[in-house]
Amino acid sequence: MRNEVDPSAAIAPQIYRLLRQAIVTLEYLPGQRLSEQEIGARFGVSRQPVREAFIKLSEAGLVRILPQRGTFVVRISMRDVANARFVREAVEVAVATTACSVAPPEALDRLNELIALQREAAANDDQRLFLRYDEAFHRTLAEAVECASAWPFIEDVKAQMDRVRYLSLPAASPMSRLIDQHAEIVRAIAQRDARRAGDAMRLHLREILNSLPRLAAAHPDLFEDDELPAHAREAANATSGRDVAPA
Amino acid sequence: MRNEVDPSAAIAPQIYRLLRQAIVTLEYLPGQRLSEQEIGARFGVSRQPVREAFIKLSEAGLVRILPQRGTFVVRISMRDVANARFVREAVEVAVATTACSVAPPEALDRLNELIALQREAAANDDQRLFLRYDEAFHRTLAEAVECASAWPFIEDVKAQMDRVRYLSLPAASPMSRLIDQHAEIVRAIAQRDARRAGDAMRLHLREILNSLPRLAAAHPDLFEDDELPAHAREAANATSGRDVAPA
DNA sequence: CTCGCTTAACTGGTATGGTAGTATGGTTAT
DNA sequence: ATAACCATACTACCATACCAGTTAAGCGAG
Repeated sequence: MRNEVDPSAAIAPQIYRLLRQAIVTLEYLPGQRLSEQEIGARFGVSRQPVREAFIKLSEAGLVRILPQRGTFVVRISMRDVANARFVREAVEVAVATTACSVAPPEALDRLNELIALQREAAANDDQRLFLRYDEAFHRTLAEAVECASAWPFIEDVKAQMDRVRYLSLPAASPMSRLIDQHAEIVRAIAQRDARRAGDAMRLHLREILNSLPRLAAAHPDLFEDDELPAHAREAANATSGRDVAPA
Repeated sequence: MRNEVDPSAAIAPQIYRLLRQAIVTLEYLPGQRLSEQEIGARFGVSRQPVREAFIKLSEAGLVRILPQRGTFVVRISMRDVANARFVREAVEVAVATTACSVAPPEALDRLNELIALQREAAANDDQRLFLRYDEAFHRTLAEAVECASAWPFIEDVKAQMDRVRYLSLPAASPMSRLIDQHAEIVRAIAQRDARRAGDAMRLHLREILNSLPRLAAAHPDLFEDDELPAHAREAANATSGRDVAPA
């Protein structure tokens, strides 16, 4: 997070991006206190833009602002992650099924391009790059159904999940598996099979539920002491039989 | 919007609420300029909390901040309204179907209570009160599936649609029809019929598509000069045959 | 040594001042 | 008369100052 800010552009959004990245990549750990003063000094800006960044972070659920006490990185909450996942699944499944009706062929080409780039990143074992292409894939799909203005909402929701993904990087769901799921989604859309496209997206976005409880148990210091809500247990059960590794 | 602010609580969120309400109810018209100075003076607060309110309004898509130029209420965009509606339908249909599995009986009681209150408001022809209970109905349903933390996202998305609803108040979809739809949703959930609950919610949330193009044509000064995205035309077509008034 | 109170050093929230950039209206040159 | 220009009066954004409330440490009494 040593990037300098560009004083010719608006500062507050830059600070927000940098802090969000630092929190999501666990450079800032849960429980850590963030000081407006200190962050401002580090980047050579005043407290005001830092404060505005804090407000956005709190709306994304990454920090908790306690007036007159301090601003703290929140611990990862299985409940919040599951709820974010629920919203994201709802929206992106709708995007995938709608894409079957309205996505132009060029969009499918772009998606296949991104899948090829993902395979390349996987071949080089570059997980960071893979995550970038993964995000681009989902954003491109949203744009394909003319829902570009809906993507910012997904992006806000995603923050909760991204922190878990970075935490699971060393032993994440293998990239090849996720890429195959992407390919299946695009295939279903190309064949205009709405049900299959939705199911494929649903399965894809439920991957995180496989690792979440295990990660929470392995890192009790990083997690809030809460449980999965009922809808997440439902969702996990619905897919648990389908995606076990072959013996 | 003559309410005074409570200086003992945080001011910025109060200003946001007041301005949002004023914009949604068309007290502030599209194109109108909002001045930090003037708003601050009116409520007896400084420019800073007003500025923070402006930022939130711009994230909700209700105003557009042009640096060094001014902040303006945006015209209603059919594209933005339709995209907001798309996201909301996706999330709330998922909420309704999930409710069939996990909603506790008490939640259904509360929903039926709210429906009764809506009927009462309709009997008194109190549209404002009806809209409040309508919002409470949807929020309560979200809480019933332990998605309370997902509601703020729906709320943000809803802002775009709310302005259209207030615009259509004089000749809106009759309240009784909307209430019947609410009742059907609760009945389907009570019978644990997920498909029917989802369909009922979908139909309910597509009501706005019936009036949107007509309103845009009737109020060209309030609307951006754009068109419905493809997914909205799809959605409108899918329901147009089902809900025509009986002959 | 322990408990309770005072006080000083923080915090976030608000107010105010300064700066750079944009629209506008009046003025001047053509 | 018209078009180009410049001064002025805005704007949003950032920096700085101030305030109220919380925390924690230090001191004194028991």
